[in-house]
Amino acid sequence: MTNCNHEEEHAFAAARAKMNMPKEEEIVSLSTAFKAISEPSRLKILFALRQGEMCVFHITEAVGSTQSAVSHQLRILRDNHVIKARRDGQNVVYSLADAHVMALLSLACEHLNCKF
Amino acid sequence: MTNCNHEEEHAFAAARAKMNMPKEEEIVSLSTAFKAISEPSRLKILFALRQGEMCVFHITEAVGSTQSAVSHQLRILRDNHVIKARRDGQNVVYSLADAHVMALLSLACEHLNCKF
DNA sequence: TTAGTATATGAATAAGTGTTCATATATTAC
DNA sequence: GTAATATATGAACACTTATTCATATACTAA
Repeated sequence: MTNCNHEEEHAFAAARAKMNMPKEEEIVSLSTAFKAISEPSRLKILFALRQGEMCVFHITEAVGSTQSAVSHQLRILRDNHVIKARRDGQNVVYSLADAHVMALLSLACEHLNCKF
Repeated sequence: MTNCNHEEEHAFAAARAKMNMPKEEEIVSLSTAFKAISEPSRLKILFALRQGEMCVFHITEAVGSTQSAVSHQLRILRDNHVIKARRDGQNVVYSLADAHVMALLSLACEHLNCKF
């Protein structure tokens, strides 16, 4: 037992929370999705792709990194359905997967009072 | 130079991307904010607090973890302004910082086609 | 086919981070 | 003051992960 001053309300909230808690598997999916966009190197790629689709070479240029590092990060973003790719000749052209992605970034910016 | 099939458009997009790229410091802020909500243990706490404010004891019960682990995670969420705390007697009562937090979770769920 | 360019990837190393354990602080009751 | 309860925190270990380097694959042109 506990000495919580709000035993009643908190215990009810805790019980509801337990009942409505997403399954471990769903929590992990959400976690994985957020982690995919949480890394500075990957955030830069997303902000770059906000300007339109781009091939790896130009993404690398836009974010100021190396081809290998960018390619590794693109893989992670792609695996998590944050971006999509299509091959066009020698190039692979990347773009944001859907509108949710930029909406998420916008919300986060709003929360931080940042202007992007 | 490059052999990109879309040299013109991509080069323009890359140039715009460079111009509009948030500063390193802003990217890091965003990254830190997303990382704060990216961990399964912390996501569970947020889903728990969706049911209403709770003290540490009940949060621990709701997420099924240990007092110490929860306290460490609460610290991270609090430092990142994802949740807020107020002391009430022996207890410290936590709640979501603002509506942005649940909006972010909802958007992410939507992106993943999950029902929470 | 060969040469050249674009992109991807495996392995290794280095940096970051979550949990546990022990302990410290804060508040209340006596 | 002491005891009991609630919460916080520092250190250590285990685990994850981003980058680098070397190399592999894919496509084009000749």
